[in-house]
Amino acid sequence: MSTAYEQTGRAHQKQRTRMALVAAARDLVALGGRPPTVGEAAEAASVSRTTAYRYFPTQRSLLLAAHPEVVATSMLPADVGDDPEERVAAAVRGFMAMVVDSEPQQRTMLRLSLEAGTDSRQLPLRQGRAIGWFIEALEPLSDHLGADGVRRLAIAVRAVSGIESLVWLTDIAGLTREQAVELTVWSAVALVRRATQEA
Amino acid sequence: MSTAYEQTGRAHQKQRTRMALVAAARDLVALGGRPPTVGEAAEAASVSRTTAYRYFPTQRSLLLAAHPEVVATSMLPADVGDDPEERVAAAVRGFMAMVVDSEPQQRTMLRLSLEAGTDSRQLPLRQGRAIGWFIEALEPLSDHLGADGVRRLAIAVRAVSGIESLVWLTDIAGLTREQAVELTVWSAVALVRRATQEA
DNA sequence: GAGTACGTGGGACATAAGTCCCATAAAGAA
DNA sequence: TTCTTTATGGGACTTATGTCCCACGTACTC
Repeated sequence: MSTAYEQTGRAHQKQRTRMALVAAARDLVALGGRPPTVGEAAEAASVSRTTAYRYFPTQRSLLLAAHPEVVATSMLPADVGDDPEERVAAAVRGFMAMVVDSEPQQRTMLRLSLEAGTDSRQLPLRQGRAIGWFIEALEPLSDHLGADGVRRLAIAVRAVSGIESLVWLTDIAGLTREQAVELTVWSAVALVRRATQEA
Repeated sequence: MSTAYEQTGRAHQKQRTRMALVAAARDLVALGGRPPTVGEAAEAASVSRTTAYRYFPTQRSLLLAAHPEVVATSMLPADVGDDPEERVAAAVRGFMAMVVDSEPQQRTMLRLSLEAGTDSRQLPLRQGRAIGWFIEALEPLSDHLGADGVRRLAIAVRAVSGIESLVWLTDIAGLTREQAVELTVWSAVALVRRATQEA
């Protein structure tokens, strides 16, 4: 049933229209608090609302497409050493800095990922590359823990950081952003320490 | 500006109406995936939609009021010992069991808490008593860490557990619910271990 | 018992998501 | 040029949120 609308005939024109919509939505999201309506994004892209719905069947899908991609391929500074705890601390700090920096968008994405409901089709949402960063930071431990152990630990590290932790630590626990980041780093290091001591 | 609508004159009648609305909303939430519309909740409560909006100015506020209260005052089994790690593991396990048990409601609450936007922060949302449970579990450490240290550690433990972690570990990392709970317990114990070793 | 305050119901209205149908104009082919 | 394909635009329609106004009837008061 689902050849994507853009993948058939007159591809260039459609790609331009799609890009215009995504760019407009991205600008509007970055601009302010409330996510833009489909109509607003369409108007900003000089496209009719009907056409916008042809490309993105839901507001959700449009906002997901408008989510800025993070380009960094590594979170580690160049001069980081071989100490796993130090490397993870740096990676978590970098990751959290990115999260804090784009907090409104991150919150929007988290909200969208929760609106999926349990039933419907779920769009490739929020697949983070954070795990990759943490696996890289944990590379010196791969002999000790093995690939599976490293991956498991990276998952655990990601679970204590990210926008979800930031939201809870600031909104509910009442921490400042700086305190939240520091607590996250402290927790991540604790995980690494336990993993190394057990191996 | 805001004396709650129910706090003036004819209080009993209003309380009954309010309770009927909350009960109806609660039942509908527990029933199935999609949160009920205000109209549905009003109809189920045999009340007009207009009246429903008089009591709860937004769907959000109605759903928040319908959030089932957790009655447990402790997450610790009666025969738990004095070992902090064991106590925290039990508390986290109990907490996560509760979260898994009411996962749809927890997800709805998390989503609602994110819809607040940056402009208007109202409604006391999602104040958890998890911290209290974890503080209780950490009580044997209060000499070592002090009250502030215990609270800080309890916050850290809460940050690695709860619905936010469950959502990420299952939806994104692809873990089963059981794996997610075990990883959470493992992480919580790691935090306790680091805290005790540092004190 | 009469008068008034107030909780409630009904309906209209605005905005937004999402769907559907039909008209239009431009691209590509004959 | 002429014909056909097709991306787009316009507008109607449905459902839901949230607001507003007015009428009705019951509860409380004098």
